[in-house]
Amino acid sequence: MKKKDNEKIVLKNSYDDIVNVSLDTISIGKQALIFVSTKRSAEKTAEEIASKISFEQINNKGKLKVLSENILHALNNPTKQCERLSKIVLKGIAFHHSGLSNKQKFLIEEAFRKGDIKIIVATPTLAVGVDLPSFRTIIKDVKRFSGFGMNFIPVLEYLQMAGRSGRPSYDNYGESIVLVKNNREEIIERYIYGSPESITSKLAVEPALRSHILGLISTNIENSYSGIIKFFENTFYGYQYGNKERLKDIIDRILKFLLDEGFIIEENEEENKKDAKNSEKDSDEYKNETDDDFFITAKDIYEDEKIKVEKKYYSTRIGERISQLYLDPLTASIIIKGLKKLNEKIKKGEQNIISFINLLSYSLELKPFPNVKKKDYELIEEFYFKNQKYFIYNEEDEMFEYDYDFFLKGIKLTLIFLSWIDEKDENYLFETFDITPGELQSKKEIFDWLLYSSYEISRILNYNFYNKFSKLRMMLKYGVSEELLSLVSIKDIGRKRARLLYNKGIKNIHDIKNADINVLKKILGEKLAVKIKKASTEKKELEINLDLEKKF
DNA sequence: GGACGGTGAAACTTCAGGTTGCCTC
DNA sequence: GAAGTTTCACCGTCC
Repeated sequence: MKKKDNEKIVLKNSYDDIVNVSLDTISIGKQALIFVSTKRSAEKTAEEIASKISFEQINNKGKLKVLSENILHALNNPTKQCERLSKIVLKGIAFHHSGLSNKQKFLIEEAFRKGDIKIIVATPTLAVGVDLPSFRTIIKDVKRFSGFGMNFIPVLEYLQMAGRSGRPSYDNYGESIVLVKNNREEIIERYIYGSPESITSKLAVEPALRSHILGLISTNIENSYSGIIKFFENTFYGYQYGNKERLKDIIDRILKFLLDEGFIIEENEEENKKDAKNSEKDSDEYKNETDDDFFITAKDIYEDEKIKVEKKYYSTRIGERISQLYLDPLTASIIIKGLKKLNEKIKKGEQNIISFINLLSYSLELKPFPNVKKKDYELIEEFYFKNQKYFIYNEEDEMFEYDYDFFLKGIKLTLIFLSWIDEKDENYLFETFDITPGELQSKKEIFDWLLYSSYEISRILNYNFYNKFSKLRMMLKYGVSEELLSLVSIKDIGRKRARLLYNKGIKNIHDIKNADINVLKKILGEKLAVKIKKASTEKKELEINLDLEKKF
């Protein structure tokens, strides 16, 4: 490429420049990554580029057709998003963002690596760490919405994106192109000549510090107060914080929180317990002590006083488990309070499956929460008012005092999970709640972890309903209601086949065992029927005690 | 005259991402 | 703040 040509591309000021640069990149036999600021824009831009490429000009049609098919059928039922992506992939163009399923993301990255896909239009998903044969990075937006209007993206992020191109394993050099409408000089100054922002320690975020302090204590790496302080003083966080007193204040606050919640205990308490046990023995020993010995003991007491100032901490059983589960202690504390509420509801007979889901729907681990859009209001509020008594959290809760939107977001999540285990079609979920396959997948994974954590916490706290959480996990995993759990435990039976069988009166493993093979063949087809019959006889009993008889 | 379709301006809506965290058959 | 989508008024065409 001659320098002149490059400048011509960079200086053009119309939206079509994206298309122009992309086509130019393809024509010189190279590949490009285009970064935009929103998912919607990624899809639209990719389609725009693809529309200017004729399928006839493409020489690897065969490979792209296969790829396109794979992308279309990456999910059980292709969504509109799948259709859009599979269509443009035929032209060697793709979009890439968090809304795609993992499989689709993987397929696209692989195809780009092999050179079949020429252009990927991405949100910052691809900005960090990937090693792809991209010759050009084209940045369409240097500003991004951040709650308070549009802000410039950090220089660090610009550098990360630019750094995706000209990877040593593929090229000798790469090009980074920023498309600007105005403020050209300002952008050059900021990103080309500007220096990157300084790096800040991630430990400075309190959830992280909370987890790490509990972790240090529960693994007995540091138990003494001074040891904990010293540990953090020696981290990059401590170095950056500088102000030791302030660091101490924060650690004090967190220790107090962990103590108040019963996740750790102070040594004094521990010692007192030991003292109580040993008191009898000790008093016997005292009888034989000489005056001298007594004097030494007094000195010891003085030493003890010193140790008391140097407090020591130990984790409780629940604290240790929380740390092992990698739960933010604050989340754990919220879960514990929620469990208490749930227990009261159960006593009053005001619980159902909604209560169990709602209990966890506000966990910060689920961030970012799905947006509640205008059209959602009616559906969400109706659902809430209809089932109000089953909710663990209601609108008067102080948690929502200044944030009604947060309240609605949690209900929306509750409703999404409920619909999923109510066997609603995936496409129904995507369209009704405006979520993407990728988002649903990641929310399900996190929720599964939270359910397991709740199972563990409620078991330790002796709540007799703890098994319900593992049951709910299975329901969430397969997207089925309670009645299908026995059936889906057999390999090759998912939510759809289970429902087919159930509706024909075959309701569990035993029914399959006893069923006439011809009946099964009619429902599932010949091969599958044989396979499943065999699996049902080999399967002992449902291993996990799911309380299948007891309903929520 | 009314139905229909095309066009463009105005109004409205919405906005990135993910490291690992647990257990088990 | 701005891109993308939806809505709506307006106009021309056709039957």
